[in-house]
Amino acid sequence: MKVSKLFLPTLKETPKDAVIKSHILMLRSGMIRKSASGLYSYLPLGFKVLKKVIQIAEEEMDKIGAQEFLPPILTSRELWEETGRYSLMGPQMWRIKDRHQQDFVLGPTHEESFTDLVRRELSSYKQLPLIVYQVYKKFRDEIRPRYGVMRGREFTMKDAYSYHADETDLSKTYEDMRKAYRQFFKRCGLDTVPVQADSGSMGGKTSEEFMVRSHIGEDTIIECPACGYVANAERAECTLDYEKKEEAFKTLETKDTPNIKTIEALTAFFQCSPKQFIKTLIYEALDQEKVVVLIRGDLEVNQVKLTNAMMGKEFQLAKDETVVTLTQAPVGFAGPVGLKNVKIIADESVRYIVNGITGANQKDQHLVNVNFERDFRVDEFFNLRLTKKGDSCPQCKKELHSFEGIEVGHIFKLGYKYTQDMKAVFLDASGKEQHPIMGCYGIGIDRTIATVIEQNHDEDGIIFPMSIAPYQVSILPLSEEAFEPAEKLYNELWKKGIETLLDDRDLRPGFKFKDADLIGIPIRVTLGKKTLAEGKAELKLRKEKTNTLVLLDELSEKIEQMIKTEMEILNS
RNA sequence: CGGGGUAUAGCGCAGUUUGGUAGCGCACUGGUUUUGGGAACCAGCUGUCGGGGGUUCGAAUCCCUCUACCCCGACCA
Repeated sequence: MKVSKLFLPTLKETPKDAVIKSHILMLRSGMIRKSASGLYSYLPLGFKVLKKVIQIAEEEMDKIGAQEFLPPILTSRELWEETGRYSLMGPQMWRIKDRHQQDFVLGPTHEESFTDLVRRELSSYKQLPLIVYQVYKKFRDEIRPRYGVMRGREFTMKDAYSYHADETDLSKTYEDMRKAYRQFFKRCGLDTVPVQADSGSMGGKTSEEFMVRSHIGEDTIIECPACGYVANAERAECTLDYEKKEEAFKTLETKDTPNIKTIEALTAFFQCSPKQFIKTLIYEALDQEKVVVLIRGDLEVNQVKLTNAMMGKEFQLAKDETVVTLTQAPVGFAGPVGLKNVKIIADESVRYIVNGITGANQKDQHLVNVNFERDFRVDEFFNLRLTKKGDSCPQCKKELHSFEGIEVGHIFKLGYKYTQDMKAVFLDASGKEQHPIMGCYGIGIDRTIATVIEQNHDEDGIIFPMSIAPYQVSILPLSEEAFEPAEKLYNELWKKGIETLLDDRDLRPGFKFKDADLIGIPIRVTLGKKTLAEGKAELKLRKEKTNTLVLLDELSEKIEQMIKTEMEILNS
C-alpha cells in the first residue's frame, strides 16, 4: 500500500476524550474513530490489526478442533426466557422491539444461541464432543463505557462453547483451551497471568481468567507471595478469623448523631473501631425486589458473592428514594432493628458483633448495644466479604497482596445449566437420555489489541509485535532519487508476500519518521541521499534504537529474515 | 443514577467575567524556497459558536430548557 493512497488520518495532537495511552495512540495513529460513547469505527489500519488478531484466534481454535459459526446478532426474547436470563440480566442487556412489538436482545453473550443451535441437531454421544465458536460483535450497555475500545458497548469477541458427554471430556477440552489461550496471547505478544475467577451470572463453577498486569486494569487481583495463591478479588477468599468478644449484652440505646452518616464519621464520633458497626446496605434488583445486606463496618460486600447468594439474580445498591421508603429515614441511618417486610441477609462477620452500633432508621439517630437475635433477625447468613490487600491468605494465612489487571480472556466450566434449562439431550452408549455438559471460552479481541498497545509503546507511538502489525515493513524514501529504488524494494517485498507500506508522500523526512513511529510498523527502511550514494539503505526495528546499513541488493532477504526471527519468538 | 466538567473551523484551543455581529495554532488549497525527525514565507478556504426557547436595538457571551460527550463515584448508609 502506498501511503499517499491510504486513509490514514494521523493526529499530531492528543484528542481530549482519550485518557489512557492505548486509546490516545489508537486515535492518533488513525486506527479508530469514535461514533458515540462506547461505539467505535475501525479505520483501515485498525481493521487490519483486528483481522490479524482474529486470524490468530481462529487458528488456535481450529487447532483444537473447534468449528466456526456465524449466528445472528439479534436473539429472540424466548431464548433468554428459557434460561431465566431475560429477567436475571440487568440493564446492560440491550433489548429492542421489532415492528410487531416482539422483543429481541442484541446478544451480550451466546450460550443460549449456540445451545439452541446444537440441541436441534444433537442426538447421539457419537456427535460429542462438539466445540463451536464465533468471532463477532457483542453488545453490552455498560454502566460507564471508557478507555476507548477497552470497555466499549459494542465489541468483538471470540466466544467458544463446548458440549460433552461427561465431565472428564469437558476437562480435556478445558485444558486444550487453556493451552490454546496461552498460545494465542503469546502470539499476540502479551504476557498473561492465569487467575482463578468467578463466573458470575454465567452460572458456572471452575473458571480461569487471563489477566494482563496493568495500572489501568479495572480488575483487582489478590495474590499471596508466600504460597502463590492468585484469584480475582471477586472470587478471592481469605481466612475468616472472627471471634466473639466475651462481653455481656448491654441495654439497647438510641443516640443522637446529627448529620453523621459515614462509617468514618461515626468512628470518630463514637471513638471506636469500625469493626463495631453493623453496616446496613439496601439492594434492589431490576424487578424491584429488595434485600437488606448487613456486614461489619470495616468490610465491604462482594457483589459477586451477593449475586450467588441471591441465586444468580443481580442486585444493585438501591436508589436513595428506595432507601427512604424502606427505612423511613434519610440515607445514612439505615439499620436492621425493626425492619419489616424485607429479606435481611448478613455476612458471617455480623454474627460476632457484640453490642454493635447501627442506624436507627430515624434521621440523625443511631442505635448502640445492638445484638443479633435479641434486637434483630437475619434470614440467612452468607460469606459476602470482599477480600482485600492485607487480609490473610486462605491457604497459608500470610498477608495477601493485590495488583490491577486487564481481563483479556476467560474460560469456564459451565456445567449443565444451559443444556438442562434448554432441554438439550443426547443418547449415551447405553441408550439413556442425558444432558451434555458445557464449557464456554471468551477472548476480548478489541481489548487484546488495546492491551498490546498499552504494553508496547514509547513516547513516539505504538510498537506493534510483528504478528499483529498492520504492515510489517514501512519504506521511507526521503529524497527524489530514493523513490525509484524504494518502489523497486516495495515490489520485491510484496512478491515475497510481505505486507509493505511505501511512504510516497511529498513530505519532509521528519513528517514521515513521526508517522512511521506513531503507527508502529515493526521494520523501517529509510532511503536517503547519503546512504544511497554508497548503494545502501538504513534498516531499523521499531522496538530498537539502533539501525544498520544494508546494501540495496540484500535488503529484501535481510527483511525476510528479520520477520522470520520475530515471528519465531512470538510463536515459540 | 449521584457529583464535577466540557460543547466555538477537520483537530487542539482563546473569546463568555464586563453583550456590539468570531479569532489563534495545526491541518487543508495554490504558489515560491526548502528536504535525515511534525519547514519558512505569500495568498486562500473553512463556522447553523451543541439544539430549542427567552431577555435585548443587538447574544458565542445573560436567563430557562433539552441533548451529547468526558472524568470521579455508585461497595455511601
